[in-house]
Amino acid sequence: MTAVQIINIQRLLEAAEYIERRERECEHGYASTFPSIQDTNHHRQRKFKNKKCHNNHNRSTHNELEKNRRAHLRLCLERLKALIPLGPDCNRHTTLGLLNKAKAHIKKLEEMDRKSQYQLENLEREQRHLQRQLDQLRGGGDGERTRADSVDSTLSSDRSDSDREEIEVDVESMEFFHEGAGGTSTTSSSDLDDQSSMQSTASDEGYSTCSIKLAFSS
DNA sequence: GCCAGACCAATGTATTGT
DNA sequence: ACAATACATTGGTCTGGC
Repeated sequence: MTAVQIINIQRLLEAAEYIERRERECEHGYASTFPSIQDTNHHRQRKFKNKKCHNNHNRSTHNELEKNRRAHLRLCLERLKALIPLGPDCNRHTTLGLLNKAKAHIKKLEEMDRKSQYQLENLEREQRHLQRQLDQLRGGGDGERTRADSVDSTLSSDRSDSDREEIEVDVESMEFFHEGAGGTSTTSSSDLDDQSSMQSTASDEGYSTCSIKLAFSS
């Protein structure tokens, strides 16, 4: 079989395919369910006519492009799937479910980030305060009495009100943190829901250990 | 203004869980 | 069997580059 014959057969197949498609379109009325005002129909027909010369080539190209687009979409979904925890039913999931899970996961991460940031700030404050105390103990340096005095003074006169507030906040945050890491929580109900779900996923992914490390290393 | 590429909506078909 | 979902095809539209 020569190359020319092969090309001819291909042409015939393409033509047959084209005719078949046109018939199917007529049968199913593709694109006929659009708002079919006559003006728009004419407009469409005119447009269609203009494009008709490219049509055969265009349609297959268009199909290819659309195929690629969908493949890319699938790839992106696969990548997304790899990034989020899917739980036990990871075999069966829908696109919508996947997107919803991704959304929830992002929110969870944002919330954890916020809490970690809060914790970090408190620990830094605490560190500054302890450093100040240490400096005073070193600077005063003449026996037990002054040390006791300095400790007392840091809590009363030397310390500003904001510092005292800091201590209170620190204590609260430490309680909050321990409870958060341990189990029971004193946070709001919405947080409670979030945390309970967070704990379930945290056990899968080691989020809790991560936050503990962060708190103690800083 | 034309063209290519991307997006979208409508529709049909295949697959899969219940 | 049926419903739900994914996937494919197709025509239309929008938009940025030329």
